[in-house]
Amino acid sequence: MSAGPFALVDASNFYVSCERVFRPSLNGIPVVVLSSNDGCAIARSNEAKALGIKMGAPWFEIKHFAESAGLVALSANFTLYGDMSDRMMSLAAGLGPAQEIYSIDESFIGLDGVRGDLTDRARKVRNRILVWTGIPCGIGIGPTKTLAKLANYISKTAERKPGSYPAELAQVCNLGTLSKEDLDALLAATAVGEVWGVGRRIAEQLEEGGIRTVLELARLDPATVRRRWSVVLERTVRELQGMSCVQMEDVPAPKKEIAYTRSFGRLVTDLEPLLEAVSEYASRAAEKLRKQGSVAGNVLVFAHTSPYRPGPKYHRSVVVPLRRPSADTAAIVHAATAGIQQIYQPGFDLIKAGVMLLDLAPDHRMQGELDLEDDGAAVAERGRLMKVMDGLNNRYGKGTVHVASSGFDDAHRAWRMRQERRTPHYTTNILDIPIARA
DNA sequence: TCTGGGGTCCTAGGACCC
DNA sequence: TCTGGGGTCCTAGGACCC
Repeated sequence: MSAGPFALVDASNFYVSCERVFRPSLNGIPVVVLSSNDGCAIARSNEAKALGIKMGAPWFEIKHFAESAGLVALSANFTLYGDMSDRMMSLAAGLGPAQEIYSIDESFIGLDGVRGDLTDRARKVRNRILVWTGIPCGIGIGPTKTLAKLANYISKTAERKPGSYPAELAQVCNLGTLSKEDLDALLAATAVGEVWGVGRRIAEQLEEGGIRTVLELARLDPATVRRRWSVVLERTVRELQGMSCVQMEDVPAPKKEIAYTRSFGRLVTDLEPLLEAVSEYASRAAEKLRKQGSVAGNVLVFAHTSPYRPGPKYHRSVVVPLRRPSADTAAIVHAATAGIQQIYQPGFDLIKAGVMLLDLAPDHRMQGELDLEDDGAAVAERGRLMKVMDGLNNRYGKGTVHVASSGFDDAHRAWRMRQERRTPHYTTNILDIPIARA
């Protein structure tokens, strides 16, 4: 187990930065990356933020900036971002002995036992990531994970908005080297809503109580916070006070649930396309399940109408238990389609459906293990089939082999998502590799 | 016309049991 | 008329994160 201090290495505008590596013409102009169906902005360049574009802003509301301000929008290219993430993470790991990959673009580094000037070391790592991958990051260092997160926020804000914080905190901010007075001044200059664990709701409640800055939150009595709010916020207050309560988790815990949910490219009303979509989602979820080496006990399937559109509302889900815990695509697809038929009602314009696998457990059944169940041989046979299927799809691309119930005719599969602005898979597909011309 | 997806944890309340 | 107390398990919903 690693005790503090901790660093948080977090890429700046990660998805946009990935796109810029391969299209330098995007530098210096406002860029957003859109969610699936090109629905809303999930990443923004600094120039886009300066236009006032908020996280999650629907594309149709910000589209006008394309004309007026040269805004460029791209469809999310998660294959590219995942690969760039791997490269960035392996370089960030050089900062200290322990690494917890917290999300696609950020990792905590345990700095316990690291000698020398941490700030200087972090600057070198930041530079290496920038030069070797092209991705700019901010690095925050502090005695607890919550303070490292806060330091990271300061490092990025100091760079993006000159004058907001002392300029020397830009890019790398080490709270551990500051005097008590300087640290308090920083906390007093930061809004309470920027703290890790304080969302919109709790920020509102705190502000109503006159707690507006991080410093004011840090000075609350933890026991009072626990009584009035929760153990979670109490822990956050203690962390702000410098007491480390959240440990590093170097080995990722297996997921407790696995989901595959999507909005449709077009509204779906009939059962037939709904069944196709649910079959496909269930297959994808089953693939993720096998990749983790787990089996599921229950399958949840849901569908709903758009919360934004007028008209009759529908929102239903059902949990279908599997006869025995399984990772077999056929069993999971069967449960999901049975469930959707059970809750389906005609006459609703559905916008989204999803499949969630619940009650996950490790798949202990080794290949060739003697299975005393009556149909043990059949189960083992299915396991081999799944391996072959995953192998083919890995090698020749997603969906090369799929269950018949998810449909064959792409023209009719209108429920599939739209993605009209996707860039090539520069780093993972040989056909998409950029070519430099002399 | 057009509004993402995938997770975790905590808590309150109900069902059930002794 | 009168109607305990405590524990566990499960679920739904809320809040948070990226």
